[in-house]
Amino acid sequence: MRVSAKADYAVRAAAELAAAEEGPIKGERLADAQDIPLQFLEHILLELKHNGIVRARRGAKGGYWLAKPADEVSVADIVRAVEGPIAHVQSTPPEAIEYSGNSESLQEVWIAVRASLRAVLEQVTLADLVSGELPESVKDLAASPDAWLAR
Amino acid sequence: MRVSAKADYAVRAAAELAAAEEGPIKGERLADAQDIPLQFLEHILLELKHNGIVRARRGAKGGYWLAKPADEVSVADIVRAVEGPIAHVQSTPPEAIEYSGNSESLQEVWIAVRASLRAVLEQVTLADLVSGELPESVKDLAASPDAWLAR
DNA sequence: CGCGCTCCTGACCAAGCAGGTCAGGAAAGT
DNA sequence: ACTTTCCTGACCTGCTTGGTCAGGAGCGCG
Repeated sequence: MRVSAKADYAVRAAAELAAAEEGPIKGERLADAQDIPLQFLEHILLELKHNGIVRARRGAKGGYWLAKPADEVSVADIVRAVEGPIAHVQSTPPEAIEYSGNSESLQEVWIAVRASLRAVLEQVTLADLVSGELPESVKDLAASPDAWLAR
Repeated sequence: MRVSAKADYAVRAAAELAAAEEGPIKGERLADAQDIPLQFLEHILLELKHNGIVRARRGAKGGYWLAKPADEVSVADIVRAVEGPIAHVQSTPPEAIEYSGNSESLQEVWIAVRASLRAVLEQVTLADLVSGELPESVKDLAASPDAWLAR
């Protein structure tokens, strides 16, 4: 139940792309702006490209840009691109697990976990992220003082 | 963003303990009931014991039992016991991360993610699990047909 | 054309975790 | 004393994390 460095980096780089509206941005500039190891970042950008999140051109004046408008790319899209499916249990999707006896309802719990994750990650777009204007439901979640406490 | 086999096993074993109200239950019976490799399960039970979720006694008539009433043990407690803190980013808690520039709001997003996970995992107790009566908010999440679709 | 720029790709690497198994020791009961 | 059951540490195979390194391939410009 943790967020990998890769996913974190990917979202931050994508946010940087969403913010810069002009032309292709080169990897080095993204790496500098968000303080991400360059060569690692290029691998991540490649994955984003293979998943249709980003496009790229080589050569002088080359670089990366978003394949779609910033308000049509969700954080969930990016996380899935680099980490794979969200909230799988033992590498199988929760809707495909079968429990017996006393833990029959556990499947419903994992489904709810996935749904609640989606409710945040699918809602937030790159446009929201760079504007700082998150959707109401997400703001509400983060607004509670409890949410900021460790456990 | 996935659930490990360990966490899944741990919750299922704990559910089994919650269901059996009489005396200590031996590891082998838990393993059989939930189809979990015995020796692996014993390691997990040990971790649960060290985290005060479970108690144990050895010898004939020995076994494991819950350290607290089933309605005072949440799924979150168990997941934390075996997987560590929930929703950490790069192994640091979301409230401690500092982002700059275009991804300043990302911290708020990760906080919201953690909050939404907690809203499910802290709500559901072992008693809920074995009775099949999940809290309303959790049932609602799992009730949507969308929640059962892969993405 | 050729040259430099930038992406693209695969190989490698150290450390750690996942998902276990194996072997033996230590307490509890009878 | 002996069986039962938990307790513990060592070990194992394979994969993931978080990177680095070296070289190739396409693009634009002079």
